[in-house]
Amino acid sequence: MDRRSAEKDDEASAKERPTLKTLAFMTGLGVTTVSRALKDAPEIGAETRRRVQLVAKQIGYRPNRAGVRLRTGKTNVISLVLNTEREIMSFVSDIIYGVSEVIADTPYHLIVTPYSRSQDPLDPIRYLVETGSADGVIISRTQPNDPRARYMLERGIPFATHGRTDMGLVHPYHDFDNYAFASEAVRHLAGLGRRRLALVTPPVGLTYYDHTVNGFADALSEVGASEVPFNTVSIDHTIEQIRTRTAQLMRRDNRPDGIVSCAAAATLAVVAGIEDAGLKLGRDVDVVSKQSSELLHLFRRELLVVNENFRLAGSELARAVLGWIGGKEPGSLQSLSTPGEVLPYRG
Amino acid sequence: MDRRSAEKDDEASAKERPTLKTLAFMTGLGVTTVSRALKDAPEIGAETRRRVQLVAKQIGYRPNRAGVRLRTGKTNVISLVLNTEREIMSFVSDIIYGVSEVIADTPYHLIVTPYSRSQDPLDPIRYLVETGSADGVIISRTQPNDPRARYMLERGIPFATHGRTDMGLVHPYHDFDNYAFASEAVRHLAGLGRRRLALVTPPVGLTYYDHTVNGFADALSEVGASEVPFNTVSIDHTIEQIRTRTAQLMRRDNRPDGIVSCAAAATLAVVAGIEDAGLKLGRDVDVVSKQSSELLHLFRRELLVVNENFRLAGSELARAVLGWIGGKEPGSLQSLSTPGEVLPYRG
DNA sequence: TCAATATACTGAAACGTTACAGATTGCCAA
DNA sequence: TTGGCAATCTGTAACGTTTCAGTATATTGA
Repeated sequence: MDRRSAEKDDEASAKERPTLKTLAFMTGLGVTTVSRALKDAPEIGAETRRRVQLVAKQIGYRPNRAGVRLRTGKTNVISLVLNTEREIMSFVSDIIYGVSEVIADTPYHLIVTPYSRSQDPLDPIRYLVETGSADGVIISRTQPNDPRARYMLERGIPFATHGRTDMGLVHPYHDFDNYAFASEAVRHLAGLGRRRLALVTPPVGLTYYDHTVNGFADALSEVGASEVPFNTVSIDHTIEQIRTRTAQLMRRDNRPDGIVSCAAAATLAVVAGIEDAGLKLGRDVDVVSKQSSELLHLFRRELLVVNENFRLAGSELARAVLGWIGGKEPGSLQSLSTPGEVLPYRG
Repeated sequence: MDRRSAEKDDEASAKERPTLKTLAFMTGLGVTTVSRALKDAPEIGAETRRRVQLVAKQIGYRPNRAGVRLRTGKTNVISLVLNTEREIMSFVSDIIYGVSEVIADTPYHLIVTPYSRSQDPLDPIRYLVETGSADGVIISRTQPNDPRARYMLERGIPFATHGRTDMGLVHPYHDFDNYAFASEAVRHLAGLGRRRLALVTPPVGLTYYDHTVNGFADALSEVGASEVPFNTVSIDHTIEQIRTRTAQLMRRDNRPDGIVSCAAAATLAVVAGIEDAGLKLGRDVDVVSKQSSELLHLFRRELLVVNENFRLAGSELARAVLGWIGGKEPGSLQSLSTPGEVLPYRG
């Protein structure tokens, strides 16, 4: 009846992982037919298609990734590129979970590609592209003129950036509106009667540094407050550095009476510095801080916070890369997250 | 002279990624020879070996992972399996960096395999093993009788657990000595004159819950202090739950005058609860807490802390898995990290 | 009736690698 | 001289998949 004979690899098929060959043997079809039936190719009969898919489901067939990858070049991998020293801690875990959520019901795997302070940030990108290790890449710590984005754009590899660029090139991104955050923070402090404000900036060189500084400056002149320069620190500095320099700042004559901080960990240090200088939060100075986990209010109830959702960022970034891989227009895969209002302590 | 002719794929070799075939063509050798020369096989002449390796380095040859994987089954992948809801935040980022450090100069990639609360923790493991997606696996949230460890042991796939098991089976692990932590914490509190102690436990069911509880209990009887039961919370509970229940606890007549907490985030909530009840840290009650980043002292200077290094854990776990993959004895790949002393606030 | 065409299927080749089973050479002992 | 053997090297097949170029059968148009 069946002209095909049991082949040596399929005899012991009880234990081995099923392949297209196994399916072909079981259905009495050719591997080509099976392959096409599984991906709903048009030239396969409706009944055959159903039959193959049924058998495949029954025996738990899963395509061999190495086979697909070797043949097609498709890796089914998304790479998240992270700086091992400077990334915000909660950012790492939240963004990973955000990405995971989105790729959970796709064939994609998430690989984490780290690079260290000493390396050129372009190194890991070059590696990924040259070795064809991923179908899509997510990068953070985005710069206005970002060589990584330019490089990937040139090679045509889909990617998404956490944060925007400013190169006149269009690519997917997700960003938090830090201009809005900084300006709202200033307005809120002004509403509390604060007039001399300082800013604990994002890392110099990153795009959102510019956004933040601009939002801060614009709102300052809008409300008629003045800036107390505090350029000696950014949220990339160590806790100790931020703490001691904040204390120095707060001991000066023209110390600020309001501070805007761009990261929760930095805010802890800022508050410690304020108190080192013998001042009291909420009385001598108010602080507005971004946070990604809802912990700052436990720290000092006087703190004013704005929440940034990194998990959402992860999801959006994953959606963006997958969209690009899927053929959507890069320009349609950009999203901006609007900060909620400045939240005082509740209950 | 050379009997091999330029083949169609190698003519435009300027742009394409070099393969063994490219190297074979350039050196005038067969692909087999090239393959073996690159991996220092004994039957290759010393000069040939050097020549091949030189050319390979020059043109930046990198073995195609899909090719290797398809042929040998070796994935060069380590998978880190994480619970997307319950993992400690800093744990995720630190352990990833720890693992990264170790695998940086190996051919291994790190893939993150998440699973959610609703899933059977065995699901992701089954997936990894059935699809042969990784050469080694790292799991956390280890239980005394852990089905995942048993499963992988049965299938013979190398893995390492963060935390020990208690099944009479031997496998690589890295663990923090939570017995020592809890007992040291109790002794320290007793040294401060605290007599009625409560414990904010690890998640029930995990091995280190047992270790912690035992260390706590043993030290209690050693120093002659008593336990104030606080079984309504663990560090897996939400911040809000811990906070309100701590407040309830602290309003009772026989409230504790010392608390041991196993995670920094929980400690924030505990302190908030203490203060909700109108009590003062350091006066009415002392708290010893584990922490993985050095931030708790900024929170309240009265807090007593013990540091746990998750980055180290990541490195150790990676070393353990790689060791097992490399043929070392699983029993020789176990490590225990001893807690440092309880640290009071320093300037 | 015959050719043209659509439908449903198929084998062979290729992706890059490694393992197997030789093949060629030179050297030495007999 | 010859047989044996070590030292080097080589071609082929296979891993599991998709694509290319078909083949066989039924259906249609004239």
